[in-house]
Amino acid sequence: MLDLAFVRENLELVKQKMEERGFPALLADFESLDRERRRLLVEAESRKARRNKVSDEIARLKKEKQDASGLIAEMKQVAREIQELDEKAKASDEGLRELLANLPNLPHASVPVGKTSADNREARRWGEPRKFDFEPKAHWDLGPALGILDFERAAKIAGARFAVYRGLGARLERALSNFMLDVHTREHGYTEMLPPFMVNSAALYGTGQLPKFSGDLFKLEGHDLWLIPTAEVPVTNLYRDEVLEAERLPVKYCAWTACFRSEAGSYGKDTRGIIRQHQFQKVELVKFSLPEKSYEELESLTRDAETILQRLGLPYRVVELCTADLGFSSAKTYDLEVWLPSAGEYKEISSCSNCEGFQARRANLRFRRGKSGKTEFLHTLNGSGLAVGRTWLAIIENYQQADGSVTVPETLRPYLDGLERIQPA
RNA sequence: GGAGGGAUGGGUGAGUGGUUGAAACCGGCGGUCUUGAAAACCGUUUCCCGCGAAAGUGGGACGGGGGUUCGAAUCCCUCUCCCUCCGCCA
Repeated sequence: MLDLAFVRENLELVKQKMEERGFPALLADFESLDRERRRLLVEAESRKARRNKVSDEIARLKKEKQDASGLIAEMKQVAREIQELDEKAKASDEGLRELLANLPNLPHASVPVGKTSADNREARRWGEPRKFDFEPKAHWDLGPALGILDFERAAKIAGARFAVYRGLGARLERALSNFMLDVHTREHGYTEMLPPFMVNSAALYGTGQLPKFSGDLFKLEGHDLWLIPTAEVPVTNLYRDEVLEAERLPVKYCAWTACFRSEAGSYGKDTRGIIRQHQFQKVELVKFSLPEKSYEELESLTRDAETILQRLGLPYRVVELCTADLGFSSAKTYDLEVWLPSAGEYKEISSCSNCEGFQARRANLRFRRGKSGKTEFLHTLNGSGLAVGRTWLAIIENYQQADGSVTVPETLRPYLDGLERIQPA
């Protein structure tokens, strides 16, 4: 959420930035709503001031055993007026809050202005896509042939967009998860967290999934509980309504969780394989930062995620998302895209964002400088480090051999009892 | 799932209709004393939203929401969370 006072004072700038993001009409009613809300507040509050004064007077009269019935009758009328004005003020306040809650974050000045993902800016590349002397297969062919991936039985027990990992397939998923967690906790200074995989709606509001994107989520019937679409939601909300000491910042957490996404509206997209699933596992990185340090932290978080791809020897590129491609809560995002031989292109495997104070205002995440300083909103960052399922398929495809077997990257062997190759069972 | 108890400021915890935004204690901050520190003593110490150029000023907040009343931390309803006991359970 943007700061109300900031929007009021910089309305034209905010309108322009929204236009750059592709949402030109969002602020049409802002001025009238804001003015109406303040007008009603002033009217209601002046009557409340009178009520407070007269109530004291009534108390005094009663104590002195004098008649107060005239004043009480007058106050009955005032109470009715207050109720009416309060209802109107509440309505316009809710209207304003709804408008603000549906407003995406402002892009950082360094974000390229663009209209589609084609306007994203490539920042750097790492590694060379391998030259195959045979026709590389897709993971949805390799996996079932190796007996490590089963789509048919997954469809039987759950439906489309689910997979069952079997034997070394399951083992590889676990090895990757452990490898990622080990690197981030041992080498990058993140503290491992294991949060709930379900959260309430307040948490989803805090990170910006609600109210706008409920359709992307799975909700539990009869409960105010939703399956998390990413560990960003539970972890970022850990300190909701708390005030942290500035010396504690940056706080760096990583968390392995399952993630659940409805993928409504993605029919016909990535239908084959495990690229787009209703459930996938991810190691997420979350940081709470001082505002003036958050862009440094974004760079280091992105490099922390890149480390995993480098250690696994997977070629990738880093893309700076343009204004039109930015997520709702993000002010700046780097996507990491891994090379997929079957697609012949780079495919998103991580998304690293600085949300600045956007989530902090929604979730009331604050910090204090020194002992007597005022509280300020901190900055939140998050990024995948990495999406485990997509890393799994990137390894299967990039390390495949002509005979359909898969070489295990050196780094991963200690996590698989020294296994060098995955072959048909 | 059943029965009961609870939620007050940074913390503990008083307060059961009218100067209670809130006692007291602890903590924090400032000061006195001291070579320094501790102790002791004195003072100070919540947040949000308006109006105002400012000084200042008004409103709101005692888990959330609603109600009763001229007036609610205090009475009623409802929701959430926590605790104890019983049942069930990995």
